Amino acid sequence: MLTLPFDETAMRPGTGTQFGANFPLDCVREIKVSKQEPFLKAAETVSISQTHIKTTEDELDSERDEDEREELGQEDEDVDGLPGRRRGPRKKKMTKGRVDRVKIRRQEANARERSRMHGLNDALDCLRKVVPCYSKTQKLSKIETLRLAKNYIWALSEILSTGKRPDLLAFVQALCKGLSQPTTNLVAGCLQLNARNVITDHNGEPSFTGRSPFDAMYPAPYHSSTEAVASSGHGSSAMDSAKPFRPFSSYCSAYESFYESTSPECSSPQFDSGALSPPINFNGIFSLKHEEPADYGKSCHYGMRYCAAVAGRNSLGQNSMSRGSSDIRDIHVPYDIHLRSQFYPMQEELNTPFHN
DNA sequence: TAGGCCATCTGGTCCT
DNA sequence: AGGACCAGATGGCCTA
Repeated sequence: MLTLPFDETAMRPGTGTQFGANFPLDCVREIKVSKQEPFLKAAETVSISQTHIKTTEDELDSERDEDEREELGQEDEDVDGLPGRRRGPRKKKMTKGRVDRVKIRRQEANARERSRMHGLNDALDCLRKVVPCYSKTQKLSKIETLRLAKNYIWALSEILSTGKRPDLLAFVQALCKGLSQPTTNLVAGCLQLNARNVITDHNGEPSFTGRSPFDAMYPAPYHSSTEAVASSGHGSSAMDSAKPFRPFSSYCSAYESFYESTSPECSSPQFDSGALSPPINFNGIFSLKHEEPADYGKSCHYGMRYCAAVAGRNSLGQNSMSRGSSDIRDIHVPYDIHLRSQFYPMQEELNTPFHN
């Protein structure tokens, strides 16, 4: 086994430290350039030692040839004692030059592997930022990020395919499906849901263990709707026991403003007014972002498109998701709308209560 | 202290 | 031949 006894510290940008401390992780594209830094440094080291080795190699070339000639001579004699006959691939003797070259190639491969894994992690970071629960301080693990992303995609697909207003608890349960309990708690906490209501059972399936927070979540107008009652499966008589659930004021209003908007032309003008902030932003329905990447629009344009789609949906103003017009094929989705500049201030304001 | 998570190294395999 | 990708091994860090 080969080890890296020489100059290894220079080759390890992140040994014992978190990767990426020296360059932004805002988006994959930028990272694609900037993340090369440590790799380049490493590569520099490699290339420096490589140039050194190059000369050494040049010097060693003649030596190598001599070695190989030597090997040939040796091996030719070794095979069955019959000079000139060989079986199978010729095994080259590990001369000093070859050992050095192998070491260099191993170092380069290690650097490439690090860079590759960094790219993977950066992509994962991007993913963390577009799934519903994002916290810089409490990062989701890789596996949980992937699971949550899968659940999120599934949940959004359900919303799109059914065209119905999602029951929040069901939505959160869908998000938490298969997640670990800590992550479930985190997601529930982020959404200000009582985590006990989205406890997953031993199979990782979210199980309903308590009263739906629906009653506590939705204000009076919606609270009495049959849909709410039907979807929650519980009457409003339990309001008194809703103490464990936080009031949901900001989230609820945001949720309501999105689903209950009745303004027929409430797309961007509504946002311009600043009176209402869109509850769904480029980051997803329940975005909890702490910060936004400098050029999020570039790296995460899919989310932006989703946002635009939502704006388009909202612009219909009749709340097709909750009012029975479930044929979303009829909805014109202005994919090219860019409301980003209008979103941010209010979006941040909206998300403030969810920051953790 | 055990367990989870992570970064890194490493050798193997596949592809160009 | 060399790079990308993958999975196993290992050690460090953190938390319950």
